[in-house]
Amino acid sequence: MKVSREQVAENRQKILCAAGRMFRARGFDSVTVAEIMKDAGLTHGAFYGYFKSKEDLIAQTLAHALTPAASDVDLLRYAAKYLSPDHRDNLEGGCPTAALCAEAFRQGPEAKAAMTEGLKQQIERLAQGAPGAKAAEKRRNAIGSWSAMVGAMMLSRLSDDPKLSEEVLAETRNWIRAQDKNR
Amino acid sequence: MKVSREQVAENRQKILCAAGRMFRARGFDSVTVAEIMKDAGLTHGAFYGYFKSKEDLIAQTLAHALTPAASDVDLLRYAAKYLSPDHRDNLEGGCPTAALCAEAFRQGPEAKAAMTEGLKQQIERLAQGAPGAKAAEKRRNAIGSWSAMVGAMMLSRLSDDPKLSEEVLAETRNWIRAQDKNR
DNA sequence: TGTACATCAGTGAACGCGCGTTCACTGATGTAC
DNA sequence: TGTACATCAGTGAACGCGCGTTCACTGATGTAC
Repeated sequence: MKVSREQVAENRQKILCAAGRMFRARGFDSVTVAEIMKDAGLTHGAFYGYFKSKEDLIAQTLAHALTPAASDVDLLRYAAKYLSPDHRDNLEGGCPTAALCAEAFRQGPEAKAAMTEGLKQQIERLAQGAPGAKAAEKRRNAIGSWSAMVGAMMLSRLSDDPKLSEEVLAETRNWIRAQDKNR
Repeated sequence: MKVSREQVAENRQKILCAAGRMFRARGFDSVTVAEIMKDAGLTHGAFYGYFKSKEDLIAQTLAHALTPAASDVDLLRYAAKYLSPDHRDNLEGGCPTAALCAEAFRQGPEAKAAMTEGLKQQIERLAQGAPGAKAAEKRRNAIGSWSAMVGAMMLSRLSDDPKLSEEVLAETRNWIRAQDKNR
């Protein structure tokens, strides 16, 4: 049965949000179109009214999930929150880059384009609140810190040893802070 | 037809190497058991004489690929080589952690255990050649630098903009070097 | 050392399941009068 | 404003393909005498 235009827009958001959560938690391949649609409150047949293919959904989900929320953040405060055990354990609500980048760079060109755009925005955003006298220095700090944050999050997640996992988070936090102090 | 014991041992290595290369290049899910066996010069039926399942192969391939080659490396020299465009473009021969960690942490417990063991060894190895007066400082530098290296490699790979990709590599290299100088 | 036989690595056809995708149909929406 | 009809979002059965896994069979290996 046909539904109202507002309902259609709402359903689209629901699908993108469900896909965002499930992809982050379980990766692109192991989540099925039918599961996503069920989570969004629809049946799988309706999917192709919204998206051209699963690949299309992946690209659009990435673009949707990577649109930044708040702006002007302090880099060190951001890093402290990012590199927390809470964030590590919150796969489905956490950073899409850390959850999906290894799979994303093997996806189609649209998905890569969305990731690239997200990366650009994130670097610019972090550079605003980064330490450093000149703009180039701020940008370098943003890039280095962001690499360390994403890397540390992934390493801490793959460790089955909780102590090592915490150590990676804590020492990377300290390391980024030390970098800052020395300037 | 039966083959000799040496042939069996050799075939096993061939399968593990082929799997290592193909998994790094294309991820776990999109590589099929049949493809790996073909690359190793066998047919898919022989697979289950060597491994219990595809999941088993994944865990053993990770353990195989993560056994470190050389020891006592200088951290800065290592970082310079690691963060090069050559390494970025050499997915199938490059670092297994950067290529597979996002997928690995969603795999079974054996795969995670192999990754954790590899991470421990890598941190200890890098700590030996890391700057710092005390052991704790060396270890912190190893962890922070390794996080930054892995993160930067993944970010540079997902960028479809070559300039941004090079910038991430170069600036993370500079950032790690700056961290060193300030001690 | 040579022969006879048991073992077992490898082959390739076949199975079964799950997933992406399609499609004929339904019935609520929204437009035209 | 009310009614009649065209539109089209959603449903659920069905399709087809690919992949992991199994299995009966083959024939070289390696052991026992």
